[in-house]
Amino acid sequence: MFAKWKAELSICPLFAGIAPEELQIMLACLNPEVRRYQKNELVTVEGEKFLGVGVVLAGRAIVTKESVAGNRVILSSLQPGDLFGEMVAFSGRKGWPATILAQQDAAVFFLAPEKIIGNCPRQCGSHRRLITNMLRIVSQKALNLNRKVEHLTIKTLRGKIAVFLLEQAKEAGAMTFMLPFNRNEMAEFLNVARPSLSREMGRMKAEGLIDFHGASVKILDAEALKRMAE
Amino acid sequence: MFAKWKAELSICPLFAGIAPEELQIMLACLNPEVRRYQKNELVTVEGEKFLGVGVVLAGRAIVTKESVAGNRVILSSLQPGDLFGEMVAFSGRKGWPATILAQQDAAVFFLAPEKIIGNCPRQCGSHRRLITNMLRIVSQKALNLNRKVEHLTIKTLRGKIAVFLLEQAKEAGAMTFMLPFNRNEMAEFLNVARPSLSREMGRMKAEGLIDFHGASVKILDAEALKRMAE
DNA sequence: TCCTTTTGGTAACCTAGGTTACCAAGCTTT
DNA sequence: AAAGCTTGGTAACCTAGGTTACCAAAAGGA
Repeated sequence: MFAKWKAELSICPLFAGIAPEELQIMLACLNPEVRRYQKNELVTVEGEKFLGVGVVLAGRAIVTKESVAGNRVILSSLQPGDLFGEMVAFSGRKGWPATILAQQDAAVFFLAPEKIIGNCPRQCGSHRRLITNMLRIVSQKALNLNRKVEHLTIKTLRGKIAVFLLEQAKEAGAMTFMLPFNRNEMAEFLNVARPSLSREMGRMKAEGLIDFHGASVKILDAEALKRMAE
Repeated sequence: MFAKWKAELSICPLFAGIAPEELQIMLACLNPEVRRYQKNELVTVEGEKFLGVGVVLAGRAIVTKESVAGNRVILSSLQPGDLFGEMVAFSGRKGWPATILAQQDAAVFFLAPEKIIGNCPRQCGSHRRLITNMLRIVSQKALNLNRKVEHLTIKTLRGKIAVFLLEQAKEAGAMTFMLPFNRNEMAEFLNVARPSLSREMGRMKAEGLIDFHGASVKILDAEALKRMAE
């Protein structure tokens, strides 16, 4: 039944490390609920009863949320193999945190949380792998959000840039590295205005703190950057 | 062996919903490693090999981290029943994300991730409950961090206040409610300066948008606040 | 009851950084 | 090769909001 979506399922992080044959057997056991949607149909409605972790099998959808201002905001898009609802599945919340809209005819399955955790007749490695995957996915989300909070709480523009560059240097293990973002993306990540980012990086260059050509950056005065990062 | 810490363990969220007798049996099975520390001894060292999810059994400790500036920052404090290391346990990371320092003589146990997930001889409800608890804890952290990111990415001070107050009203189910923070805490949560927060709330009051006396707040013009929250 | 501390509000001052518009260089498409 | 688009940098302008210092009211402790 799920064999037709073999390729899509194999790239879903929830099923990472599970052999295709094993996956088919496990899904037959777990028996997730497949639902189909036509273009522009609602897959989930914010606040309505949560059905389970969702996996997109076919088609495309967008995740939207209503801001407190009453505007609908697009948070992300989903394509085959993508997961959704994983952060709320075990959180104790009962309703969907966002509204998902099919942008093409789509197929999705929903895997109830208690099925992920539950006792299946075969206590196989695959089931344990499913649980481990679930934990890894949510943990990595939490760590990424934690890092984002750390960046966002820095008060000054120069402080944000300094911390970001020092972090990149640490990860690269060198004082010369390639930025993983273009300017627009870097500005968005740091939650600052692109022209302001440009201006400040230019000033830092003029002061001999850094040098850069496009995405290539070299830290010239790490100690000074560290002082700014405080 | 763990009976002496019965009270501490019963308040640990990792063991929520597990009967004390069941817990003792399960711990005998899981066999976490208990370690004792003297005051000022290091419980964990940032970057060093992760041993497992930690639970404080006795004593107190502080969680610290070295900023990119090289300063040691206190992130939080730990007391009996508190959990630590839960976000990295299943994330794939190998090292401790922070340094923990005992502030009193302390006892801690470490529960290896594979033991939480692993096949114990008794596939009991308690073990499944442990896994569910783990998922709930990490999920709730992720959701809290997500909320914090949402607040921090708002650009203007007035926007931050508007969103915060609209959110409080929604949770209270009324346009009059008590703030859950004092001014200092609210300023810290919104990452703004306390006098600025005070000034702006005063202006919003003068403009007839809200009314407040201390922690008691009443929204007078929700539509205007919604426009500001965009 | 009195003293101390905490909390919340205010004002003056100043600059950090957002906004807007524009432009050149580089890249992509026709 | 030329046209169109994206990216990165710049400058002028302006105000939002941080900082500092201070103070009154309220709360807590002796």
